[in-house]
Amino acid sequence: MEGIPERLAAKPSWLITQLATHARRLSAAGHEDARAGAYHYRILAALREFGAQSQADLGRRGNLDRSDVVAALNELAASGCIERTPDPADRRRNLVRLTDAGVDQLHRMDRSLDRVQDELLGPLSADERATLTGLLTRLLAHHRTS
Amino acid sequence: MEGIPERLAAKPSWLITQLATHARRLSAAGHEDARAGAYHYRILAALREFGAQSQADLGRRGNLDRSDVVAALNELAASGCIERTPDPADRRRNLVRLTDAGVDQLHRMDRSLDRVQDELLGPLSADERATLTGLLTRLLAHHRTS
DNA sequence: CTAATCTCAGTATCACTGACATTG
DNA sequence: CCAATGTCAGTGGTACTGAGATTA
Repeated sequence: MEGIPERLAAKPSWLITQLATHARRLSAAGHEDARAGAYHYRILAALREFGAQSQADLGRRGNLDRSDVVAALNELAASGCIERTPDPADRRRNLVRLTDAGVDQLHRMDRSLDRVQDELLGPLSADERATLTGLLTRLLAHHRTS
Repeated sequence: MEGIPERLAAKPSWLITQLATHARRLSAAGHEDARAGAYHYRILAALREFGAQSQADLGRRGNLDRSDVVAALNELAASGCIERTPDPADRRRNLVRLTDAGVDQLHRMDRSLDRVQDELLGPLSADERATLTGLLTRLLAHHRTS
């Protein structure tokens, strides 16, 4: 009796959303840590690569809504991963800075997520993984600019 | 200043979850109808292809939790898309049947979702779309059985 | 005056958990 | 007794909206 309805199986949007669910489950199983959701990782990654910056920039780079940035930063600050200081050059902004604890946390999540990629891509060869990543990257770029 | 952090861009799990968000946005823009979420479509599709069946079967085929099946069926029944009757052969079960209105609703959503696929896969050629669908299908099959 | 930033409160969808009563 | 089914109440993560206050 195992059978996915054809209408679903034939729709890439369905395949993608289902796989996204599996990806999130694997990621969640990876950390088991509160304050270690996807929002937190995106913020830590943007801070690591682009240095101290405003919350608005963090949102743009990690594709997060401003209000979600606020909540995630509150939690990251509570666990000592980041520090917020008013930007003297533009007093509307907070300058968000990564602490040493934040770098550690980022590296822990990175290792965990590397294992997730391997489980997620399970049966695919290295070539197929590259092909898939390339196609997905093109699609995402298309939707981010349009 | 437009740049996605490399750590994110290199992770297929990130690409997939981001694309899933775009897919859901396109789908939501497509129908504008309450009682027309993804859960409803999955249920209608399973009913159309496998005929009248129990709620548990609907959940297995559409990959839905039983409790979510209950809620979605309540809404589908309220809009006249399905009918629930006790199964005389097994009185634990409800036999769920698609109505004419349900068939209409399924076709409406189908047309809308076909357009969504086209927007979602935007820049890809027909060959590339087939490649992508094939890879995603293999991945999903792997995770559904493991 | 307009626009950007930060914050807060609230909403919606999807996915899941735990419990319970009924029936096989 | 055990397993499956349907129902209900509740949680959590992700994404978004609308509003307000401050500052450029």
